[in-house]
This record gives sequence, C-alpha cells and structure tokens, in this order.
Amino acid sequence: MTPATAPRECSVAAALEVIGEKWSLLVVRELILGTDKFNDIAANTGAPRDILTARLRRLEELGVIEREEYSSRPPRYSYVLTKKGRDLRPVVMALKHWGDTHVMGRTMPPVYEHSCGEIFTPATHCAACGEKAGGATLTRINP
Amino acid sequence: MTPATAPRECSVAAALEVIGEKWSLLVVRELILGTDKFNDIAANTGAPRDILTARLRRLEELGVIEREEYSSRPPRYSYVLTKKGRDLRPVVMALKHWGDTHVMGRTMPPVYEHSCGEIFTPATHCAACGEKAGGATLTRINP
DNA sequence: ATGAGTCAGTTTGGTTTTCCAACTGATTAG
DNA sequence: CTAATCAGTTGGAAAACCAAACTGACTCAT
Repeated sequence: MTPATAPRECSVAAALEVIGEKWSLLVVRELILGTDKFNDIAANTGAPRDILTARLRRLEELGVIEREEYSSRPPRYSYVLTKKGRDLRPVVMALKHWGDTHVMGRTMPPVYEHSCGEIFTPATHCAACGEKAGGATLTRINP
Repeated sequence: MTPATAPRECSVAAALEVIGEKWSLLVVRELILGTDKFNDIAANTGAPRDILTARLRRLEELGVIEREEYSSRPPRYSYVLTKKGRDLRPVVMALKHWGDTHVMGRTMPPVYEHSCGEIFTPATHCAACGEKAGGATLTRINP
C-alpha cells in the first residue's frame, strides 16, 4: 500500500498559512507604510471591509499585528505591526522587487556611484577589523 | 465629493496578482526543489488536482513556468521555471526564513566568526576602492 | 439642536473559488 | 488480459469572497 504521501512539511507552507490569504500581505504592506486606520487600509488595499475585518482579527490572533485603542468613546483602534509583523518586511520587499522587474515594466535595480567616482559594487567586510570577509574567513559558530 | 480613492498602485499588489493565489507559491517552491511532474507536485503541495491544473496553466500563461513534453504518446509534460520564475527564489526564501523563525520554533539565524576572531558583523564597502560605503558616499545615477 | 459627516465595523444576498472523490483515456508492465 | 501509472476532467457541495447598504457612537457647523 502506498502510504498516501502527505504534503511536504515546510516553513514556506507554514508561513503561507499565516499570511497567504488574499489581502493579508497587502495589509502588512500598508502597515509598513504607516497606514494604521481601518478606513485607510481598506481604501489603499481595495479589500472589502468585511474581509478586512476578518484578516485584521486573524493577524492579531497570530501575533502579526496589534490593536491600539486611540479613542474610547466610541472605541476606535489603530493597527500596528509587532516584531513578528515587521519581520515580514523582507518578504514584502522581495515581492516588490520581483513585481518591479517582472510584472511592471520598471526593470533596472538602482545603480549608485560611490564617492570615489566608481560605479558602486558592494563588497562585504568585517565591521570589527575592516578586512574583506568571504567564504574561508567565516566560521559558523552556532548550530 | 470625495474622489473615491483607488487602491494604491504598487508592485507588491502586482506581484500578488500573479503569484498570490492559493497554491501558486507552493508550486514554485516545488519547482525550485526540482519536482517537475504533475502528480508529484500535487502530492507534495497537497493542492487539489483541478486547482493545480488551473494554477499551472496560469503560471505558464504569465511566463513563470514552461511545459516540456517528455512523452508524446500519451502526451506528458513536465514543468520548469523560467527566469521569471527562478527570480521568485528570494521571495520563497524570505518566506521560508520568516516561517522558520516565527511560525516553526526553529529560531536563530546563523552566527559567524570572522578570521580576525570577532563575531562577524557585515559592513558594506566599495569593491573598487575598499572604503566603507554608506548613505552620503553613494549617489544614485539612474532613474 | 438639527443635519451632515466620520469612523469602524456588521449585515445582506449573491457570485466565485475551492475542495474532494471518482472518473477518463492513453499507455506500459506483468 | 489485468493492473498500474500518469495527467488531467467532471460534478456537486462547502467555503470564501464581493459590493453595497446599514449601524451606532460620536463630532462639527450651522
């Protein structure tokens, strides 16, 4: 009997479980951009209000965002990212970059000129000693 | 009259338009991992077969994946990422990292020791002159 | 104090997706 | 001939989604 293979256990799937629903990541984008009021989030994302309510509740439940009461009569809340939520920034940025280069026409990542006059190419150095850091100069010291 | 504000035009939203549907990103994950047959993708993601068919068609249409015929009688196809699709790797990785640290228990990003003996903190230098590069030393030279 | 407007939702009722299990049809393996 | 593999289809029910209207507690300008 084939053991009816279960789907791969994977943190990508786990992450999508949390922020993979429609609108969730756009809500996070808005919060990153500083929008914190229900109506503004609704307008800027385009999400239906009832769905937005559901997403905000779920994201709060899962610790991605927090509600702050900014008025008590009537009770009014604003929404803020927690650390867990702020840590989604790289995800949103990666998505933005992909969208820029592959969906919008806007190709071309930014090009900079260093004060030395050359086109800037980044090189990673050790902040402590200033020397160039690369494969052999680095040793992983935690599991 | 309020001008009925339209949702924010944004490459994050544009990207999600393409790979934001349920299962799409898990399909990409599987293709990144090298799974290329319909049945395997179905099993590893857990996606219903009809939905998977729809996603594969759409991702092909949008140029994220390609079908390759690997048998002609009966016609059988395998799926491969295009460049556009491979460029989603950072997105999947960012998601994986977030999932690892915030959804699964597995915290702790890797910590390295530089050959100088200090815990490694990266500093970005100009590859041409070797000097430290930061805000004021960089000038953007393209739109 | 009346009426208009703001804000954060909730309700309604209809449309669209998703889901699952079973089925098809072509082909190869035993 | 029979069973198994593979890549889908099909049908029907359950869940999610949607737009627009509505609530209720307020504020502000007349």
